[in-house]
Amino acid sequence: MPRAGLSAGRVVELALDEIDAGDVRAWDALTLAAVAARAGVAVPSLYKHVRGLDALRAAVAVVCIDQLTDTLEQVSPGPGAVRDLAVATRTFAHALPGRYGATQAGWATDPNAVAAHQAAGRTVEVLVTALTASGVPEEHGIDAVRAFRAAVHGFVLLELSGGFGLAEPVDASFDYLVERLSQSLTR
Amino acid sequence: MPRAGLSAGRVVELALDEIDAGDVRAWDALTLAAVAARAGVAVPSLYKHVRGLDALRAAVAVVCIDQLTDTLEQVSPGPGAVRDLAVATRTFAHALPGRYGATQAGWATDPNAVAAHQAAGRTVEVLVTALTASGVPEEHGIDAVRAFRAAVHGFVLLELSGGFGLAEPVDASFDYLVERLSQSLTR
DNA sequence: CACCGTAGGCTAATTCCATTAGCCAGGGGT
DNA sequence: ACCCCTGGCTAATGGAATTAGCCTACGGTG
Repeated sequence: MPRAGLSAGRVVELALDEIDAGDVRAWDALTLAAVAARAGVAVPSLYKHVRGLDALRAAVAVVCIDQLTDTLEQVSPGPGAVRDLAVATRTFAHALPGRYGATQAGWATDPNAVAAHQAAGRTVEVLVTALTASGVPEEHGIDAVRAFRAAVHGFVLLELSGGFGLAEPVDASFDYLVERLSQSLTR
Repeated sequence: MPRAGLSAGRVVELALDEIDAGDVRAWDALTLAAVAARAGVAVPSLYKHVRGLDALRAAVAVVCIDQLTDTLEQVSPGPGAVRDLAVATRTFAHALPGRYGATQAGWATDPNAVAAHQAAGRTVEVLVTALTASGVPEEHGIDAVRAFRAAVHGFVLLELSGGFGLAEPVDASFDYLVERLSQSLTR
């Protein structure tokens, strides 16, 4: 039997391919069986590289969170930064819905996902920096980040999971939200 | 073997008990095995009352969505309605996190969940009515509902799933968000 | 170049869940 | 008193995760 040449990193890559091939729900639907199939390997073989499904999830989440953070970090500070950050987030979610799902989902309460928590912490730092550099009062930094994440994440989630049943244009609604959010936060 | 005296409705009730016993994730973790255990019955017996797990989920979701809608319907219109609606939603989510999860989760894209969609439609109607009766310009009714749901749902979700890692008081952040949301929508 | 030990595959077995098929009896209606 | 349907059951199938234990490819060493 020729070796497949796997490695911990390669398994994570394959898992990323897998969730990239699906929609937001791909994250929850991620399965070792699917990853093993992509690797051309039997399922138990994966355990030589990864502790199990939860650990793989955590590793994948870290990659996705970092990628989103990097994207947000590119946004230049200034008056329009709130809008730009929101648009960047939504664009990321549209382009890579599976990865977006990974950035926000239930890993948060998983005890063994310390690295994911840290990665998410960096996201918050980047947002705090970007927002305070763009007119959000210092003393409301955390409140503003929470409001920003809640609003944008809530919108994107509802949008991607089909929660907006109506035919009304979604882009306009997003503009509406972001416009008000931007003005509210920068007062 | 004495009969257990089940019925479609009773099974749904037991499923509700089950998700009430857990946190937000209880909705996703809902299992026929758990419901059967509560009923004191073998798993396949449930199929005499329910088509399967998806159908049970849909039925449970309808109950939860209706309950939330009823709660929102109680809020009296007026200047503080946006805040009251937001607080009512969050209170519901805190009191019954499992049910709250049911009101928002992935049933939205499930094809056989027509009833759940309709129930969600009523929620939107109630919100549109409440918001427009409380100072939100008619022409932005849908936009405002979407913004409201996105912000509140996003906040509650992040809160319940542990997304707010920091020790900063969450209640204050919610006030911050709702205050701004209220002013933005009614301006 | 042969050898050898380990890392990286594999199969087998266990457990848990959903679902389907088909059996059997409780008990209400005639 | 009888019948039959409804609502239980057991058995079997199939997908997933995980663990145990085997076996070999292959890189480093004598």
